[in-house]
Amino acid sequence: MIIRESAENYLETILMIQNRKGIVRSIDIANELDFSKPSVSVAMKNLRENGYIDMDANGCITLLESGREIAEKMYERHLTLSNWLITLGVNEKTAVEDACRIEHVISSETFEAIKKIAK
Amino acid sequence: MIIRESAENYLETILMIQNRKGIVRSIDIANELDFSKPSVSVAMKNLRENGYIDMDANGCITLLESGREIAEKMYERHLTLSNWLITLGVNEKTAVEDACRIEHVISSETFEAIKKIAK
DNA sequence: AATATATGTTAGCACCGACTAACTGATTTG
DNA sequence: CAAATCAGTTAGTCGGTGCTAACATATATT
Repeated sequence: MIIRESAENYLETILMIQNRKGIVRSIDIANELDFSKPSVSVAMKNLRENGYIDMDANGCITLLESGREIAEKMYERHLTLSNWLITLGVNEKTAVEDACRIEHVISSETFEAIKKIAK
Repeated sequence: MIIRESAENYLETILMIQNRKGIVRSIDIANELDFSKPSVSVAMKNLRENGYIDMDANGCITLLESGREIAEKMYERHLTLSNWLITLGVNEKTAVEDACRIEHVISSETFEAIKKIAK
């Protein structure tokens, strides 16, 4: 399974919800992303079958090593990019939305360069 | 027809080829983007039917007003972003590739903010 | 003139990633 | 306890955007 933007976003969202409320279920992800339950269910099935997440009998989701790596990478990008855009004067809501898209399409090289000037 | 990333990219490519060699045909776009002829043919049909481009009997493509606006917007973003990334030390090839993706996903507000610091 | 090459088109396909409809099973509530 | 609600799943659909196969034409080559 090749991790695409969509999967990166799901993994990042799992991490964010976990940080915020500890427990993550599919329904939380659906609410957070404003997606339907089946969309999330199918996405979780793929992530599960490919070893990125684990789901216990109650539907509680945890990140496995490979999933956590991607989630943390995206989360760091998200925070760095959105904070940086805010310091440039971009409206917070817009900054977050744009960071959410940029984070999935840039190379490591570009991210590191932005991270450096963002400090 | 809602203009999506794909259409933005085709329009921008038409402008770039026009600047470079004057005349633009579908085959030039296919070569430039490394897409198949049918993919470009269908995309041009959509752009034509929605008033973004014109095609004469010889297959020569010109941008109509609405198409030109989008093309120029994307082209400006492309130049600004790629040059800026290069000044940050990003390898030229990577900078161009990343600019190519970022340009389609950011808001005007974010672009203007980056443009300002890029100077 | 016959063939080859270049360009464009149509038709049909595949994948991604969302969606709704409809179902199951567990838990809560009146 | 019966009914409602909540969470998850499966099956099937749809739009976007690329692809190949096959064909139509026009132009160039031999």
